[in-house]
Formats: sequence, structure tokens, C-alpha cells
Amino acid sequence: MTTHQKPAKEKFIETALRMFADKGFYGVSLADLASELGLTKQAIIYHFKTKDALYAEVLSGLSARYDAVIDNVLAADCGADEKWQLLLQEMFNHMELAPEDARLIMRELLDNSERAQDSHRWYLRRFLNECVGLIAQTKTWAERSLDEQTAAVYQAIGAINYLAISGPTLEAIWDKDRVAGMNAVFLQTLS
Amino acid sequence: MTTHQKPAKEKFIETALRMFADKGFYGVSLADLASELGLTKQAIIYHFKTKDALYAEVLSGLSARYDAVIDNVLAADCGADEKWQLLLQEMFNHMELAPEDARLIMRELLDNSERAQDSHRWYLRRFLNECVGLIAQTKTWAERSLDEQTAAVYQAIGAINYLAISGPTLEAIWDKDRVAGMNAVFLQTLS
DNA sequence: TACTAAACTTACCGATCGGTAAGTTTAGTA
DNA sequence: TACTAAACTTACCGATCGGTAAGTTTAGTA
Repeated sequence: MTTHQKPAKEKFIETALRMFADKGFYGVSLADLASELGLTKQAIIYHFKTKDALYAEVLSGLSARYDAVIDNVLAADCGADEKWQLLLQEMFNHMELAPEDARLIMRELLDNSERAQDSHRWYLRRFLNECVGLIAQTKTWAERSLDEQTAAVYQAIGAINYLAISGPTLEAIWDKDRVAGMNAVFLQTLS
Repeated sequence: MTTHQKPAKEKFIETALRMFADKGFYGVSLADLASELGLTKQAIIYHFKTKDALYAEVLSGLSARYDAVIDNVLAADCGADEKWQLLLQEMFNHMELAPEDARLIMRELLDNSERAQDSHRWYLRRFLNECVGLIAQTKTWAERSLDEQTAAVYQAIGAINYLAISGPTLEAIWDKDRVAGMNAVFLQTLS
């Protein structure tokens, strides 16, 4: 029934996200994914119809998580400048907890410049627009152009993403306290 | 003869690098590449034997360019601190002129954590070791551990790469002077 | 002109790709 | 117990994958 279907599909999407993040869209076959799930690839087709549709659902879930982050921030009881700082902090925390999200976003950024008219990308666009809407209200950026505001958002997200991707490597060679200390410096630099 | 073979192979490698950087290793088939070159895929096989070997030569050429950069820097007539600054500047310049190099390196960084025992990665390792050797002589990093020095190098390269990837997007929405101004700030922040 | 090696093309090959269609099992319902 | 819908598996399919083998063209040499 419906109550059983959703957790199963979520397991599919979770695994797919991790594998796409690790090896890229073309690096993962439906057979690979099914094998990881202990099923046949037709089980995936049954739930998602096509590989592209599965990928779309993966990206949709990812954007939903970011929409939740920005909704939380916008609902906070403080001014735009504090909200922008809070957003950077929240995104940073999210990336640390879910580095596979960061990896997939980085792959999307890499793929963006080539297949620019694809349907995939629009999933993150709404989130980006909300971010630009917020930064436009801060003291620093209020009088700058829309393009400048967009670039600032793009840069901030990119910087956070890159550090998140580096995270596992850095934690392997540093201790956690040191990484935490660097994080504080990092967020100061960003703002 | 040999005098004709090399330019032809270089054209193959140039095109392959650009396509791999744009779409990733699995996103480019030999047929795609051959079509771009106006040849059949067997012409590629003739020159490189396998797709993996072609990719290896692409990475080898890329690392040769970075080896040249660091060799130039090491030969400069100044102290280690100035050399480290010079290296960052040179890498930054290189990335601006050849953003496809930056894109391919970013893909390699993304792929690294998964297929960590691959032969591909060792191409950049020599360059990284030279960088660590240099940073170990600077005042700031001389008394830190090898792991910390490695992390610092890794971070600096990553930051430069990310900005290079963003470059085309940023130049499209900002004017060149503004990007140049940001570059100066960027290098200050990095050091 | 005869010859040779380099640089290809044509013709295939088995393996794997994403996907279709038709069955089968599982779990809940009346 | 009979039935039903969900969640699969088995059996295929044409297209494309990377790669092999055998020819053909091109360009330089003696």
C-alpha cells in the first residue's frame, strides 16, 4: 500500500543519490544501482519508469532539502543581514552532514555549462532565486545590481560546496577539532 | 612519419580533454569523440589502443603543464615565501587561460574518493608533492606537520579550481575589470 | 615506378546499455 | 478462503559500448 511504497522509494532515491554523487550519472547503470539494492533493474523501472526520471526525483529531493533550509531561515525572527549569515551557517551544517549532496551539486555545476537547456537544472533554480531575494535585502548587497547579487550567492554556495567535498579528506588527515576551527574561520571569510 | 604523427595525436588529446572536461569520462564515447574529430572511432583506437590509455595521456599532458608551472616557479630567483605566492598566481593565471583543465581536475577530485586505487590519479600526485615540498619551506608552514601542509596545498588548489570553473559564468554577468578586481582579493585571501 | 610504413576505414564482435512485456510473489482485505 | 493491487522477477529487445581484425588510402623514399 501507499504506507509501504514511500519508504521503499526513498531507499531507492537515497542509494541513487549516493551513487550518482560518487560516479556521476553516466557512471552508474541501472544494473549497478539494482545490484546495490539487492534487486533487479526492472524493480527500479517499475518505480521510476526511466533512469532520467529517477535522476529528476533525486534532484527534486535534493532541492526540497534546500528549500526547507531557506524556509527555516526566512521564518527566523531577525533582520536580513542576520538571516543571510544564518543561511550560510545552515547550508554549511547541511553540507557537513550530507557531503553526498555537495558532491552531486558540484557535478551539476560542472555539467551546467554544457547541457544548459536541460530540465534538470531548474530544480536548484528556485532555491537560488530565494537566496538572491534574501541577499538583496542585506546592507552590503542592497544597492548592488541583480547580477552582482547572483554572483555573490553563486560564489558563497560554491565555496561551501567545495569545502564540503574536501571535508572527508581533511578529517582523515586532521582531527575533528581542527576542522571545526577551520570552519569558523571559513564562515568569517565568506561573510 | 613521426613529424606528422605528433600534431595529429595532440589534436586528438586536446579534443578529448575538452570533451572529458565537459561531460566526464563515461559521458563521452569513442564514437562521440571521433565524430567531433571528423573521423571514425577506430582512428582513435589506432593511436591510443584503448579509451583508458587515451584518458591517461590526457591526464599526463595536463600534469606536464603543471609540472612546467612549478618548475618555472622553483627556478625563480627569490625565497620560498615569494615562490609560494608566485605559484598561486601562476596556477591562477593558467586556470583562467585553460578553464577546461580546471574542470577536468575538479572531476578528478570528485572521482578520487571512490576509485582511489586507480592508476589515473598518480599523474597529479607528483605535482602535489612538489607543491608540498615548496610550502614546507615557507615561514608560515615550515613548523607545521606534513599533513597540515598537504591540506593547505589541497585547499589552495581547490579554491583556485573552483573560481576557474565559475569564471565563465562570472564574466558573463560581470565585466572583465570587476572579475580582475575580484581575482586580486581572491589571491590575498588565499595567502 | 615500386615499395613501405603511417593513418586511416570497413566489417564485425560480445557485452552491456536503458527499456518493454508478461509473468509471479507478497501482503493486505472482505 | 478468494480476491486484488503492489512490488517485484524472468525473458527479451534494439541500440550502443569499447575493441579486434583485415583491408585501403596517403605520403614519403629509393
